[in-house]
Amino acid sequence: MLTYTVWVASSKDRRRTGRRPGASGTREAITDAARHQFAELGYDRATIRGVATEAGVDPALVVHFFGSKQRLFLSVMTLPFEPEEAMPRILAGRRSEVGLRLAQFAVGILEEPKAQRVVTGIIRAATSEPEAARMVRDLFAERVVGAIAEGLAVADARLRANLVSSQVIGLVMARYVVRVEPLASLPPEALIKAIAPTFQRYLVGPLEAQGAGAPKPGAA
Amino acid sequence: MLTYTVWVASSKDRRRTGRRPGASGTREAITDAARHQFAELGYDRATIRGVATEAGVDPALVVHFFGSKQRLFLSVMTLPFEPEEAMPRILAGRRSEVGLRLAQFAVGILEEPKAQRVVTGIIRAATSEPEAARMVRDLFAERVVGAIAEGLAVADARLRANLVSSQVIGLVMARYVVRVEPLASLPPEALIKAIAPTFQRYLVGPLEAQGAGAPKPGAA
DNA sequence: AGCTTAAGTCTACGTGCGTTGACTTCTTAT
DNA sequence: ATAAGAAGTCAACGCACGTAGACTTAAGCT
Repeated sequence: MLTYTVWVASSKDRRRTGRRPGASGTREAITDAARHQFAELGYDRATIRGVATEAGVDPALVVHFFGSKQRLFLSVMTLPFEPEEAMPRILAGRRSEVGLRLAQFAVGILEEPKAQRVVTGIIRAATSEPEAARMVRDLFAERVVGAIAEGLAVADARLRANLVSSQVIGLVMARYVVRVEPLASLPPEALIKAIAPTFQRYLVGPLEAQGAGAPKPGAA
Repeated sequence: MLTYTVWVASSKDRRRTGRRPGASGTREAITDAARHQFAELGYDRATIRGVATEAGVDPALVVHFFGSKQRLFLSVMTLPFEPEEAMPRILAGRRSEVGLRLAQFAVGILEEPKAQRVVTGIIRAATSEPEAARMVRDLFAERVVGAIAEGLAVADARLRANLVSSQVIGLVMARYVVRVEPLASLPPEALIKAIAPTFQRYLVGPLEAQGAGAPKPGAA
């Protein structure tokens, strides 16, 4: 028979220090709290003390587990997908719908709360912590660029990846950071339809055309 | 005859305190330094002390002039254009080229160093200082939305303004904050051509079409 | 049972920051 | 000539933060 020991803080309880009985799940609590704080407050304003409070824990424990604030950030902000695995899947298939598939993938990922916090946290942190900016640069410039170059056999793969990145970053900023309405509350399906053609042209459409985004038949 | 007194700091000079002789131009130096620091470092990491150092001035003088860090930010980050004046000019004219005109305007503004710092500073600050986020929300959601609704007589004016905003914000982030290549070094003309069709569709194109960004003839 | 290790708290150090108040020097208007 | 005010510096306060170290309690292995 398994027994669960529940830790209840009490003012009468003299033992406040030391290990808590049973499986505490504290590490996960810290992880969740950190993701929440980083996503909501940005890197600088999120504090170890704040994370500890939200997790119901002493600040020193956060350091004990993760070493430092920067290491905490890196440990907690791991992408919920692998670009090297996801991109080829998206780029394969009918070329005329690659933008739609990418839009579905991106918006879909961002609907998942944990993933949303990770992506928002990383992009937000990129504005203050250079290490995070490097992550974004690496992610959007290097990791997806290879996939695009290989998967689409298109010229200007780097630039195309940059353009897609800029729209994704802007979307996250507008929808989850600045929270501008009605975009912030737009249902996923509507959002997908709104941005899919943009991705489509950035990925496989003409980049120098002055026209109104109407590529030659068969080009997109 | 006008005489210019040049202040040269010297270790032999005993008078280090008090007003400096002549017109010092100190206030402008502080303004420039503040814009530079806010744009380069973001709101939180830009410090009054750092601004003062770059301006060659005591930190207390910055406070003396501007009152507080937040007031300094607001005083210094004034838009280099009036949306209420600029947007109608952009939206008027041939409807099929409204996206191009907007792209030319936006990219053109951002080529000017001072304007670039202001816009970058505001967007960057929006990720940490709620007051700055409010500025962005106001600017992109309210001020341009009226112009679009009136100037284009189109449905979903708010959403269209949001979408344009998201691409502008993402562009600034990718090009000036994260600095991802080759986008960061892309010549203005190429950038304009790359994003004009996106603006075009966001402004007057169909938003629900699943197609590849090829609107019905005459619609865009 | 006993020993090692992991989980957890407490206290406190040092740093950098925004901001304040007292003081000094120069400009300007009377 | 002089007084008022603007421009400018200096020193310091108080606060919040990241982090370190000593200590305590529970878990796990032999």
